[in-house]
Amino acid sequence: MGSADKNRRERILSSALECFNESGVPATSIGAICSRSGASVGSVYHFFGSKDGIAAALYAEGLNSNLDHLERALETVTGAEQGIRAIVESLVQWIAAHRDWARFIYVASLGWCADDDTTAAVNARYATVIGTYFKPYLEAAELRELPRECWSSLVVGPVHDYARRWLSGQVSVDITHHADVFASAAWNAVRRL
Amino acid sequence: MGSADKNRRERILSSALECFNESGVPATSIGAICSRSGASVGSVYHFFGSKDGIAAALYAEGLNSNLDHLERALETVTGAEQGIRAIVESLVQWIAAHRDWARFIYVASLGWCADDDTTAAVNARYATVIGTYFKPYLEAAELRELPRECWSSLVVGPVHDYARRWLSGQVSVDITHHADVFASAAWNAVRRL
DNA sequence: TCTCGACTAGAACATTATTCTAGAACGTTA
DNA sequence: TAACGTTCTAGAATAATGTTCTAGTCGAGA
Repeated sequence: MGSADKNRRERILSSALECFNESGVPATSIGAICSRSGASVGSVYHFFGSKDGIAAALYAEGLNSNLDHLERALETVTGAEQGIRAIVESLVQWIAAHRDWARFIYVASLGWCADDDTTAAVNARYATVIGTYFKPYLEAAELRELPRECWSSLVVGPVHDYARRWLSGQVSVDITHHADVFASAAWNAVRRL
Repeated sequence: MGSADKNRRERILSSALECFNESGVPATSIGAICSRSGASVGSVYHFFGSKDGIAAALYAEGLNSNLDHLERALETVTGAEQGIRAIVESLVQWIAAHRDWARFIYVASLGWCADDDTTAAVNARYATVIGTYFKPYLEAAELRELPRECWSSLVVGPVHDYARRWLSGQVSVDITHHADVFASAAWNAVRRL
């Protein structure tokens, strides 16, 4: 068969993403993914091994895309405040630029994508990227003394929360309209007074 | 059969909660819930109609329990700052006092419990309870002018985020240790400067 | 005792995730 | 070119499991 198919694997992933967002993961059947993507059951299982495998791939690739975006954003700034603002704003931008992907990650995937090695790896990468950037500012005491583990919740928690509500339709105002509100609040929450 | 059974319905709910938290919703079969609860397939379907029905019931009852707790907490305080702190602290308390329930709501249920009427009703109740309490303080301009829809994300977003990480094992420090950090941050985020 | 509704049980059924077997496409090497 | 192995595709066969159905049991009230 093959032919103009860019890549069967990518086709399956994007079709699955559409299905998952339309009906939720449990309600989309392998058959639905096959007919939308034009792939056969065999191909799907060849690439992903299971339905959860498709969801896990979407999840992991999404987080990595998100983190790539953050990494690039941090390269363009310096200073504690600029760093915090870059974290929040790049997150908002990524969410708005990849709504379907974000909707899947924030709304549809939880409870599905078990915290496997891939997830752990991404989390570790987040910690490294952010830790490296902020180390000097922490040492220079430009940031408030807070329990380590609260930090990320204070900075990105509100964005995560708003994104979840926005992407699931509970709130209608585009998240990008509030980028500055969230960035300012984040800086305000962690800066030394 | 019946006998010392307190209530078959409650048994099914609590067994399902255990199963869902151990293996995730998709991976727990009706059969597993039956054997753990001692109920038959017929009983399960008599009470809940479907597997999603069980999850939806757990979700809705959890949110309502949470909201009851909040409502009681708000009755004991006055003032804008005390109100904000009560929201955050009662949420933290509820999460810590009902870890399994909270774990299900935060980690396992999303993407499963479609936003049905019940969820909408609970959200409306939240809005009413909080709106009623804060109306006078908003009018008295004790609170910062912020977009309406950002409000709740700024106040409880960090707690939600931390709860999700804590309940899924990504972070080990008990959320109650940080109740004050989150309460102070919330007040700091919305108070007039 | 009779009746009716709430509840229970488990077999039968339908759907759907997954496995299996066979073969096509395609690069690699002789 | 021809042989060969790997990757990929296809769809039927299988297995697992969510859901429905029928036949009851139990308990309260007339």
